[in-house]
Amino acid sequence: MITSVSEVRVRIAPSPTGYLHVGTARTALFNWLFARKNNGKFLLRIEDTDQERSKPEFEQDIIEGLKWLGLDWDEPIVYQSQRLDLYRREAQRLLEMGKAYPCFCTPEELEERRQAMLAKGIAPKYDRKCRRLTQVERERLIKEGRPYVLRFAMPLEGEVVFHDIIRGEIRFANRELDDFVIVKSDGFPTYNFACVVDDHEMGITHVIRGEDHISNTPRQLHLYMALGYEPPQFAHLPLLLGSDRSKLSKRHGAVSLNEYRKMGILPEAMVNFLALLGWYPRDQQEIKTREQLIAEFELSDVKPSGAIFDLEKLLWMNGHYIRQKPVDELARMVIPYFAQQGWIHDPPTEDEWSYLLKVTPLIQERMRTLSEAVELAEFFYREPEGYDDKARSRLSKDGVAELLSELSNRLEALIEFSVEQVEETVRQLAAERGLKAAEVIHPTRAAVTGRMEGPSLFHLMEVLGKERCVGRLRKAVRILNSGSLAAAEK
RNA sequence: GGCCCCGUCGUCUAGCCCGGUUCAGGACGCCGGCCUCUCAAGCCGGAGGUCGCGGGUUCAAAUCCCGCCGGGGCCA
Repeated sequence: MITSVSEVRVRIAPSPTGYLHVGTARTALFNWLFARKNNGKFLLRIEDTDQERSKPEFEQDIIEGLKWLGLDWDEPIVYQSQRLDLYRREAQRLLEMGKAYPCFCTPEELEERRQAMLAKGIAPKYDRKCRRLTQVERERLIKEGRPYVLRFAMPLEGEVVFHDIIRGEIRFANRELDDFVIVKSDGFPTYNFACVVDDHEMGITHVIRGEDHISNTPRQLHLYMALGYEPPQFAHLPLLLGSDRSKLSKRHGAVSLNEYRKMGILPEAMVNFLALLGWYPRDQQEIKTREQLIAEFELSDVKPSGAIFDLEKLLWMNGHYIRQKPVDELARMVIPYFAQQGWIHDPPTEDEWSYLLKVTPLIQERMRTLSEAVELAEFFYREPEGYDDKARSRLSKDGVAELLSELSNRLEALIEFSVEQVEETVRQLAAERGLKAAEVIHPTRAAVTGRMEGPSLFHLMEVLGKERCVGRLRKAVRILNSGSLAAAEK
């Protein structure tokens, strides 16, 4: 329980060795929610000590992704690569206290002994050879210029116990832990070491991270104790899983947040969806605003079992948020997608914008993502290339050519090409011919849009305008009369 | 292989701590109906879980205890 009077401080600590993963985004979200809920601070630390794999573009992606989600951090970003002195100083302290020691074993030697242990069926751990070196021997080897790493001198007996906010008590026997490396031969700290030093130095009170870090926790706890730091509380979030229940990765589909952004997922939908992966509101109401999420979030209510990332549900939720959008706002969001098709400019001209404002409400309730707008709005911007299967079969019925021809004439004669006038004309024609309105509407839709599903016919025709509607109807008539419908496949 | 975590409808989950009020509730998806010019949206309804398995405790267990199995993670 959080009874401490000190301020809550949490952090997200991604390494810029890849694009922002949705799992990292979820971890960031939970940290952020926890911080906001408790009036604490949410911090960002970039773990860029891996010189080889860290890339500025990944760092950019991470920063932009977090901003996009609205997960704002409260203090300047901390870069591990800029605090090497700090790690060196703390490592030196451990060395002087005898809680760390230099190890001169070469990778080859280590590998050889590991194989030997494996062959004997023993769990392969460092055999602590260099821990038994005398001070004199160590100094001699260092003076010889032999490369070495620094290892933590793990207690040989006893156990570490910690209380995980989500899982309760977790314990590890010290004998299972080995003398792990804290400083590599190039002088860079290892993950576990830098993480502990930083979390302490940054005043982190709660470490909220993925379940895959549980086995790092006992090592880190030993570091806290050895360095004389007060350990934070831990909460290990359930992993995000793919459909086969293994850790979510590229082979399961899109995993970087950016892919979802490009797809046209709204940040509020992503936040809402991610919040529900492992946590559930007490009132069982799933659609929540950011403010509600903050108010209702409870770390201790997080479920410990892994959660499959269900794209279908995300799409549903995104559709929900899209439908909530004011039309002009949605229209604005769709601009880049249409511009990419070459349909409009970005920013759009005045005419393009007013047309877009008429198109948008007609596709709004059918969209699940912004990118789907392209498919849904295509016939508003381009003459249908042909007709899909259903449309062709509807057009091929007897009398359709004559019917559409007559309709096109009557529509052409309209002074005011409005929803009401068009509807009136269509129904009138149907009535005169003793047809049901649908029998005129369906082929008309096929001729005008090339398909059988879409927005209300009369509304869509008004937006399209007289000229285009009449033109498309007559084109269909020509195709039907020339008997080339079969070739007009989409 | 060692250690650790997890196990309620296909999926996200409520309920489990404080055993009975639950012939296990909600959401996504699926199926059907209504609406309707189609699709969608919306509304209404339905199918779907022997609560991983086995034993025990108890008048009573998804809920407590023990064992097992399965899945996953980390280290290798």
